[in-house]
Amino acid sequence: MTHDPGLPLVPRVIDWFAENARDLPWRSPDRTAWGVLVSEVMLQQTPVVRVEPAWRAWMAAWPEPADLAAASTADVLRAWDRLGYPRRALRLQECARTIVERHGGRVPTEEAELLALPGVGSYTAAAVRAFAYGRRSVVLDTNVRRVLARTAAGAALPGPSQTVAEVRLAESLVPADDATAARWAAASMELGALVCTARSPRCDACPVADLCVWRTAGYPPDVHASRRRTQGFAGTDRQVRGRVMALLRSALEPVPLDEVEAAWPDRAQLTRCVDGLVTDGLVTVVPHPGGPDAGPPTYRLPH
DNA sequence: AAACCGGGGAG
DNA sequence: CTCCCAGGTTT
Repeated sequence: MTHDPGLPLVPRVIDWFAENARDLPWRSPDRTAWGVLVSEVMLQQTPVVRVEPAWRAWMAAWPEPADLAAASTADVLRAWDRLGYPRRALRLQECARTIVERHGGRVPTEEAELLALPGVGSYTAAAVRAFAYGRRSVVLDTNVRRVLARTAAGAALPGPSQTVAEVRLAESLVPADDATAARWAAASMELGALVCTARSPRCDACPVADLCVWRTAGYPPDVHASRRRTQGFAGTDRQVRGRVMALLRSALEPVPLDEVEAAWPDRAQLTRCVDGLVTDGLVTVVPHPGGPDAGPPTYRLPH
């Protein structure tokens, strides 16, 4: 390691980041605030490797908020492809429309303005301020939570939900000036993504291994392990919704009811899920041309 | 605080 | 097979 053992945690991680940052398109010098916002929404629960190609295609199609605001929702949902949680795509388009109507087509800079946008929560608002505008903010995502849990709190993993104490700890570490704070935000996230990983951390490559409380304590096990439960996916409504959306994304014409029903064996569950998709605005029902009594409807993505 | 919301790849 | 991923919204 080339780090200075005398340096505290924050500058060491920042120095490490200068040498080890991934070359991601939303970090390019010619990135826009809109591009950063799009990346942050896509990265909500979707890994970087799957976001990158979708982000490139998305930004080529809709380089500014006004472009996305004017797009067909069906095109938007197809471009979202299989990133998962397609309500995020809807919110991102609503977000673009809000930016056009309320902010003249420019991504706002104030935290309260960002938080008021659809699909933007505390993490995304802080991330946009830091990465798009270089402003000081407390960026606390799953990576930073894990880095702080280990290095400072001595825990194997952070708890299931974010606590006030964690936010305070994170706040206490953020450098005072804008540029360094923004660098720390990116650096701490990157350390969590590349070195201080959840499954098998690469402590041999960690610039702060010698001052990590978790490591010094001999890697005590995760105290939340017994309470942690996996979400499960097979057979859930989420899987059924995904099936239906995949079917409609690939369809060039509205899909007849019987073909939608063929996508899942449990009729009651399928009906519930399709109704939910309609309620969410992800699916549109096209009544039978002769009226509801003349025959079954067809289904398509919203225009 | 807990539930809900996708999908894929690593281990 | 389980776990995890640059979370947000709703109840």
